[in-house]
Amino acid sequence: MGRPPCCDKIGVKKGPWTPEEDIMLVSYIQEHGPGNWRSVPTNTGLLRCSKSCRLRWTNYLRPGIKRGNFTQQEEKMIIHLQALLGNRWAAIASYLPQRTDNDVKNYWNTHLRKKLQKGQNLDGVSSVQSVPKGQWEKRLQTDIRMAKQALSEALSLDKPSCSTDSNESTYTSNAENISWLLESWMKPTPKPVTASGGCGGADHRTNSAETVTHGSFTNGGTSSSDGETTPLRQGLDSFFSFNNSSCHSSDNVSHGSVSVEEQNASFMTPENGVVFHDETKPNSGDRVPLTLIEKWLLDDGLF
DNA sequence: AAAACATGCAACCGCGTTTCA
DNA sequence: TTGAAACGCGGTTGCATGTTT
Repeated sequence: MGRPPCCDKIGVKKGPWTPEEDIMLVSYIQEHGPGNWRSVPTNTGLLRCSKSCRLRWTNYLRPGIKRGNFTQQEEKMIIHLQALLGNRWAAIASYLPQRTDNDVKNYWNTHLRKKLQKGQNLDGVSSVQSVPKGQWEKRLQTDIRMAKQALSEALSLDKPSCSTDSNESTYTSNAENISWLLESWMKPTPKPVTASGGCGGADHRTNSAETVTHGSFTNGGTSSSDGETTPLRQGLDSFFSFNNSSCHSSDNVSHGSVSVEEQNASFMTPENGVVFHDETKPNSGDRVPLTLIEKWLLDDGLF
């Protein structure tokens, strides 16, 4: 019989998301919270399959995502974790707050793998390659054993201690995306997107966080690149940048109206009380306690 | 200036796992 | 307990952009 398609292939739109679609999706999730993706297309009128909606949300629209500009430290983390965990991008990404697995995977494939293939050391800091091979393998085995053990002990207390540097001024993209979307959305008559200029499907990169600047389809003021911010954006930025310093640990405040429980923290915009759930780092079950990794990295002098 | 090639990344696909009736 | 549906993940593709010739 086989697995039926996740959604009706007929009439399902593919390809880059338009700003309008983003807005529809975000506004729906604002109301209902993420989850139950199957019902999203029908309830929103989006001509997308549920998978596509989920992906769009988790990789781009979700609050708390940082895009581009991987720091050296993040690079090293990825390299080490990849050595330890293999291509388990979701697990690796779970150690990099604000990064998605897709992002980590892409970064690995496009940058890090090549670097390592070239035997290029990462800016002189000890990296995987810098450890003599035998020693490294030995160590890897030990670490894997430790990781497995730690795994089996199943970690509930693995609240990530902000391991990434938090000076990220580059925390731009998502807050901007969302804030812009919200801004438009909250207006009685959302500014019609200049589809052709903005995206119109022609250049899907305009959807990407960096370029999104949403200036392309927005009303000037909220452009991300110029550093100018609207009050709303400022609020959201500061709000969404929650975990730059705290790793969203303190956000675990219970927001009564939230129906999606989970361990994830929630967000509420100051303006409208809308609740977002921080799915940034779903608690992956196979997560090694961060302290282990930290210790390891510390051993390597990475910190 | 234009064509060819390389690069980066958003999005899709298929399959494994989890959840739920 | 079981099977179907939903979800999540990793691999891969397609295309826009950047760089080189």
